Amino acid sequence: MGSQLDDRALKAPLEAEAGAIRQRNERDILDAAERVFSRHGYRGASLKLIAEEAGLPKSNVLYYMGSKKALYVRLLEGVMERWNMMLDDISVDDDPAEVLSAFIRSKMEMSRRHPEASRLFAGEILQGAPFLQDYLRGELRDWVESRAEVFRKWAERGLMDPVDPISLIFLIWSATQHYADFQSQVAGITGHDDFTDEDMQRVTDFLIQVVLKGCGVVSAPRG
Amino acid sequence: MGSQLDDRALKAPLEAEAGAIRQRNERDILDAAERVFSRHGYRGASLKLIAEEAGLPKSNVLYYMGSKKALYVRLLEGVMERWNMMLDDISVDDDPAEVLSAFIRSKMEMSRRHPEASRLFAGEILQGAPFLQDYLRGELRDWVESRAEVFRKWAERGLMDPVDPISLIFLIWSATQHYADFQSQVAGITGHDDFTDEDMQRVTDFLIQVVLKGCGVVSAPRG
DNA sequence: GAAGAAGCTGACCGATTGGTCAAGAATGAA
DNA sequence: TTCATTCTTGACCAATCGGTCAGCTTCTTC
Repeated sequence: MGSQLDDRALKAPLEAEAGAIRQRNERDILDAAERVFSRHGYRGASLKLIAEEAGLPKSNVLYYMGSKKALYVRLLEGVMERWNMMLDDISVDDDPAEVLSAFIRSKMEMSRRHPEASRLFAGEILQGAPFLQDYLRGELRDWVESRAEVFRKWAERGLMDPVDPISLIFLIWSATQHYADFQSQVAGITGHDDFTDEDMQRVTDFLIQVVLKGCGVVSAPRG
Repeated sequence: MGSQLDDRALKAPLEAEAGAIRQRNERDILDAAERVFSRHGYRGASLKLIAEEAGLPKSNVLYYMGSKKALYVRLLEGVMERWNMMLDDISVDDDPAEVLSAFIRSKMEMSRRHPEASRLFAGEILQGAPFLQDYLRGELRDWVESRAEVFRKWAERGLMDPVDPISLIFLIWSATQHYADFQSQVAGITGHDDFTDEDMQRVTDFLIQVVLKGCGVVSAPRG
């Protein structure tokens, strides 16, 4: 298994904008594939199952996606695109409490609304990130480092404790994604098979409170 | 795929204590299987690979373990046994700061020393816990609930903030297991391919500080 | 409506999967 | 030494895997 995300060799026939039929079928396939891959992992997922889930013959899936690997990579690319849209334009002059609260809220909403995408990503990382290694060591690393720099400056200005910013980011990632990736564990232990929006809101408030207070963030957010 | 952990139908020929040969070979197979299953997931792992990793022919693996499923279940059982030995005898009269610190330290050490076991468990949960559902809704749920009761009483006595205890347990679980389950992500972003003991100690101290302060735990631990 | 492009799919392929089995080799208690 | 138990393993099996392909139908465009 290669370790690159840009395997242009295997590709669907068309590149850019395509006909309505193609657009609809590709959407159906990608939706089905996200569910199946997130539930069974890369090797555990079979094209037959994806095809059945999408309501199409297996050959049709391969017609549009080229190969299993290409389908998986395309899914990952889609997930990563929408991964870190938030927190993209923060600056030293922003309010730490507001920014951190919004970050936690945004990640929790992600876990709530796109648990399959989160689990797809988690499965890829769990297996050693065979396809995402370059992304982790490049793009994502830079993203984290630049945010960490802002956190450090906030600490210098006395707006929060001088905690290690990268550990803080990992803490927020893990605590929020937990509710998507370990959904079955959370459901089993709480007994709430249907983790409601109110449940999620309670957890969000808890995390915001503990993280802000735990890092000594001073001012309170507006809301 | 069934959802029970007690499938006594498939079983290795012998039950209890066994000869030296059997003991050594089973150990080799279980060690190899833990590595392979944690790296590739249940369906992604093949008996051929496990056998090669153990240095035995495939037939021999099946002779000792009966089937792939039985081998996997036996591994999971072993992991769960050693899962929550800690925090087992806490009482309302213990010092919250000490107990929570020890809990975090213990879980971080688990991530450090048995990352494959952690990833094996994570993979099982990620895929909906097909084999562990009963365990989650039974044993583990009771364990969590009884610990939560102690946390609540600490809050009543004013020793910590009245935070939701179950959310707190999830927070500690996720934050600590992150360094085993998402090891490849942590390595990619920090650049430390070899996350040293000192790195781990720094993170442990960070988590203890943030969690204790964030939950308003009053007294400080001895150490 | 002609013609080329795009969409569709059943039949088929070699490789790999988990699992069986029979026959022989090593072991250990009497 | 005997002999039953345990251990070992290559050959083999049906099922499933991802992927190819030829030939068909349906669309689009002029």
